[in-house]
Amino acid sequence: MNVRNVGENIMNKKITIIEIAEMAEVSTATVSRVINNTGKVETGKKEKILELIEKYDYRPNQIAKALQARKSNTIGFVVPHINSPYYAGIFYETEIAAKKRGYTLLLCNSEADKRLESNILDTFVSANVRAIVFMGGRLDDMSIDKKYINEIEKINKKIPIISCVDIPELNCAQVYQEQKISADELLKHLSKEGYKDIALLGGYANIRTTAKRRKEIIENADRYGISIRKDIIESDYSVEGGNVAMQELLKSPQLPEAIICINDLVAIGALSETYKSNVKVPDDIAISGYDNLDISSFIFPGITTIACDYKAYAEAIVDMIQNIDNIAKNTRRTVQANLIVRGSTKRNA
Amino acid sequence: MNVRNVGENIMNKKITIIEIAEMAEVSTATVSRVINNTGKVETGKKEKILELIEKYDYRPNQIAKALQARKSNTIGFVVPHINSPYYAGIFYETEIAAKKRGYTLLLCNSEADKRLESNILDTFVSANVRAIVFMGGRLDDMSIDKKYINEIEKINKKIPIISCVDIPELNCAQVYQEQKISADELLKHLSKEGYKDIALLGGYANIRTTAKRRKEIIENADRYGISIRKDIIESDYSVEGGNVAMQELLKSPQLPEAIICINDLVAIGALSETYKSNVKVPDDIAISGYDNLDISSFIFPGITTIACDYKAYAEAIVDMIQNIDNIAKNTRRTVQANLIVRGSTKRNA
DNA sequence: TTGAAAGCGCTACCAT
DNA sequence: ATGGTAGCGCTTTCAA
Repeated sequence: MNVRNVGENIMNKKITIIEIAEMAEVSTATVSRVINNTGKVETGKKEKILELIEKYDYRPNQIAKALQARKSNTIGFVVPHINSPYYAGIFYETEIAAKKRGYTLLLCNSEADKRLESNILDTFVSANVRAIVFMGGRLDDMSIDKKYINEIEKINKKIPIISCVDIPELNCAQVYQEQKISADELLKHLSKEGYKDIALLGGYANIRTTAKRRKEIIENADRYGISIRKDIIESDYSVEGGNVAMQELLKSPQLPEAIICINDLVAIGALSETYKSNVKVPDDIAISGYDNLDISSFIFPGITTIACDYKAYAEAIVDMIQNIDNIAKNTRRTVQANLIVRGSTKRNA
Repeated sequence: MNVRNVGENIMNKKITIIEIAEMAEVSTATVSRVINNTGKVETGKKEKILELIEKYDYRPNQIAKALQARKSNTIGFVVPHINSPYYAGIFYETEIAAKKRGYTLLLCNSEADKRLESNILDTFVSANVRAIVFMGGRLDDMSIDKKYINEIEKINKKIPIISCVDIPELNCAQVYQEQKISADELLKHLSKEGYKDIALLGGYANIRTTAKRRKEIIENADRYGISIRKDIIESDYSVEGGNVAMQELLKSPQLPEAIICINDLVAIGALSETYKSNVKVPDDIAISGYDNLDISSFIFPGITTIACDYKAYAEAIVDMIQNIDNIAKNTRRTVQANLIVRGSTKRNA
């Protein structure tokens, strides 16, 4: 039994501009003019139209509008997993910033799956989105080949793509975080606190973002009298990854004085292991992360982290979309990251 | 300088069904038939059309399709904050389940703001979404009035709304978690472990979901010889909320034997405070939460929790949308929650 | 200041 | 099996 279709009257049906026009005894053109504030309309008619719109709760059909305008106000957003707090943080701020400028966001999880990712891009092309924002996934993999680059660039010819990974060989708009200055800040801080023997923990070398973070740390450690251990215990980017990697590290004959984890989740996972093993943070070992998740400041001890400026990141993305038609195709924009020191690396906290 | 528009050729332009038809020397109707597999088409023509589609990377314009079909494959999803892991978890699974059935999801953060929330609903109505899934926000507030109910029900006449909060007086489809059985499980477990003096921590009484959780605990405690403290220290639903509430609780002349936190984030916040104060979990005090966030099983000790079955929840939502035209308007569906015991409440862990 | 009508890309109906 | 065409709801000329 179709309950929904029983007893519908005009109030329940979606009303169109035609009906408003008929009731106001004007043309649809006139109604369109008052809706969009384009062109003059006699006050009396205008009022009547506005009244009708109010009375019947009329909303212009954005689909029809998008069809005729040949462009929509929808932005496609791809992340591997929205339940990963870093991506959720970026998306959250982006949605808020975009909403202010009249955009609505489609969100898809690529699940780091190649085929899925392609399907999503197809979907976004079909949906005629205004732009596609692309985080993680294949993009973040060092091993992407010319074929993949071509696939992306081909789409980019039809629909602007914003990559949130720094890929020099990819010709599309890119927004990503600066790593050099913040790495310096972290090294300087750790050095000042007396941590000189440091290990890196978590992440995979073939992930661009990871490689970049590691590179900046390794290349600049010398200047602060810090030595970075050659062996990096790798792991995925989750708390569990941090657990596993830290269990491994704790087997070392000689613990490092500090560990720089690839992100806050891994840092939290590592921290948890120290509790199990009765290792004291930061006295026995200091721990730092990246991203500055909410939780990082509220657990004990707080996690020192290279913070992502989520708001600035989101603004940069939306701004780029806003101006996409007036900028060079390969425009790059970086967002500043900055160090936040907390108990996990402060001996006299 | 508009770089994007320089040197475009036919490969870069979005191609339409008309062009495919012309090149294949058939009518658009025929092309449409092969695209949608509706009606017979001569094999030769079919192949030629398919070739052309491949060659020019043609994708049907979903906007035009949606306009003519008078319905889209888009679902609107409203949450207060997608960077809250519980909502992110539900959304994540819903997007995956929905994608399998050809839906794409629009996601908006209501930021628990009344005006914003209304705007979002307007946006979704304008966007002609197939259904609107609604979590938290005003919906979850006890104090919603008849006016609000009317607003929602009015929209529900045009577009199916799925409420993820149990609201008896609201006439729309609803999907929410069962609380009774899982409360029983938790009480039974705590009782068996010897925790009889228990306090509730976090949340606000005027939030429906919170009130329901508390009610099921309070009403069933007796049966397990458990006494629930009358005073509930309230807080928001974050780790920080857990910090603040726990600091307050730790001032009590006599600590309870266990605390049931309103969610895992609050539980984690509470746990962190115990580290600061050198209170042992679970020996001095046991801690449990709700939701079963990923992190809850990987910190130390693991957090005992009443787990949300995210996948089942998502399936229920998408299933409801799929069948929305064939079910009664006020259809309710519940998702089973179940207890997961971890170190935070297990004395001999 | 206003309206008639073309057209956005697609599907579905009606002919053939 | 195939094509012509109306029409989805809207905006935007072009005339008046």
